[in-house]
Amino acid sequence: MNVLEKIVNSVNNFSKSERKVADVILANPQTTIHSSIAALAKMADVSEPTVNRFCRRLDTKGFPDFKLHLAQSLANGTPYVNRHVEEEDGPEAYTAKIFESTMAALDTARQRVDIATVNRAVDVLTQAKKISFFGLGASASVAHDAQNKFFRFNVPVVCFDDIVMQRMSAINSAEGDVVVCISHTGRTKNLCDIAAIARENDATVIGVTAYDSPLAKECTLVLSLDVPEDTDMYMPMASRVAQLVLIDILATGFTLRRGSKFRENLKKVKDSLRGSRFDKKDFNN
Amino acid sequence: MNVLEKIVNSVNNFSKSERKVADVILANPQTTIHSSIAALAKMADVSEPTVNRFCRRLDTKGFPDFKLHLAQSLANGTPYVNRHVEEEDGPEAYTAKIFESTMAALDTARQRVDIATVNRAVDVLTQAKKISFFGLGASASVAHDAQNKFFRFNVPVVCFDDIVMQRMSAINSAEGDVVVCISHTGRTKNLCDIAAIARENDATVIGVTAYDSPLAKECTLVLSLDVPEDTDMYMPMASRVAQLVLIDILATGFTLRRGSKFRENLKKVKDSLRGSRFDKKDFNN
DNA sequence: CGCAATCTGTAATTTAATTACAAGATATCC
DNA sequence: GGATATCTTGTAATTAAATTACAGATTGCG
Repeated sequence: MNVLEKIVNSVNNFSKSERKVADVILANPQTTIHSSIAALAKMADVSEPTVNRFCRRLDTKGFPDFKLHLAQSLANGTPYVNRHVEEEDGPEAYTAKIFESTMAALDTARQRVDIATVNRAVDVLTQAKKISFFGLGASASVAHDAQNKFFRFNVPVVCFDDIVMQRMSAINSAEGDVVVCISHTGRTKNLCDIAAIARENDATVIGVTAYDSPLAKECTLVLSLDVPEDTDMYMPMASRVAQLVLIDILATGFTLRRGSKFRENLKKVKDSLRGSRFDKKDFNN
Repeated sequence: MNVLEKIVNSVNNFSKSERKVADVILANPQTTIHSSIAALAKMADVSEPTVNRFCRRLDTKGFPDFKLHLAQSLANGTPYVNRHVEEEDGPEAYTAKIFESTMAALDTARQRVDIATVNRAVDVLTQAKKISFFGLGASASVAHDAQNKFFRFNVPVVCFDDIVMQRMSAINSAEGDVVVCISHTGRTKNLCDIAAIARENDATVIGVTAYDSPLAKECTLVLSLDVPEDTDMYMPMASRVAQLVLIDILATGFTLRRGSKFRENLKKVKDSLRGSRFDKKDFNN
């Protein structure tokens, strides 16, 4: 846990003097990291050993170590404490908060994603006869995105956001086919059905979903992200971004696995778009 | 600039001993921040003052200050140096790199996005009679996502990824309608046409696209992100994530503007999903 | 009210970092 | 090619910072 959060959370366990220290640090954290223990003690109007004890209480080795932790908490991109959007936030505030909480979510996702499973998923995908991406609601756009990416690999890939089409597609799947089911909660009934049907028909089912969810139970392979979602907003945000990045990772793993020769294909696809675009040079002139 | 990048960039300006220090730090930066100057000097096989001089050359006040900067560079979310995916990268490496470069892109986007324009876009959206989201290719999934978000607001919202439908929709637009055109490059001809048509029909056109692009010229309001895209991969990655976050921001601004009463609606929409899902409690038992 | 436990500050000690200076290496110019 | 100038590097001394040990003060509880 972030040192700053830690300070806020354990404010009740502090003694009177320690709280003085906490207040000063929270008020100007940026200044703190460039202060000596003497300067900070003076600011908080306490003695130097008190500051030292304060640092130790926060499970740091001492004042210099504490400053290190604090510096990391304050580093760019790292969300400070309480980055939830508040009613009274102006555009500046909520823009910063959303960017920061999204970045924080990605960082969490990075730490939690199981590399071995990612690797196996790439394995499976590279050997697939056909790849299907299924998602509903917010996850549908992730599925679309995945299709857009894998489509470039010259592999048969489909994507449906319609349960009837998904069902028909799942029933028609066969051994060697890979079905990727995307759902943040993993509790969407229809999608669980799809996964079950696909597996009954010998397809490999990869779930981009919460570990230990009903959907996860139906999958051959589960890619869990476990991003804490700010449910206050009633809209999936961070989770879906994390899913997209995961898709990016799978796609990247795919291209790397296929080797350099294969990457020529990507260039071809990219070049094919040229006709539909304004030329960069033409426009600049 | 990040201290780590700085070290890498100025590696040529270092003397022999300083380079030894640089190598040791780059090899185990995490260890460095918990070492004393003596320990680091020993690891690099140089004297303590050399380490100190090294720190000063990097525009830090001294060794402790340098460690602070290093700690911040290493803090979560901050991309390290050279985060491009390489041919020989294993799953561990490319997973980390993609997460990190995405986070870096978001950080750049956060710094570059113009808050005033965001605010005006929110203004326009809250007053819209109808909102349309148009995107092609990779941006189509962003448009879908936007539809999914704004749909919850009980506002007429459409989304087309088909140029014919987009065209028809644009022609039918009228004053008070808002058209959001999404394109990373802003050079997709068809989408420029759509923007032009919509404006001719008095719709307000918001462009989520590159500043100074042909598409931007056709828009009433341009939300530029200017995320540096790693074009080596021939696939849009970071840019699209940034676009999504921007949509999140617009949606958030929208709900905040509409006030707390309005937010009840969101809860309703969310609750309506319950029937289609496995209950959390049921499953846990 | 008094004892015990906890908190807090002073002063001494230890540790770490920096400075000053001298020796060595390298480059440059005649 | 050698001598001087400049830059680099290390040793030792100095200074600054942080930590420890201890004693006084405060608070809580019987």
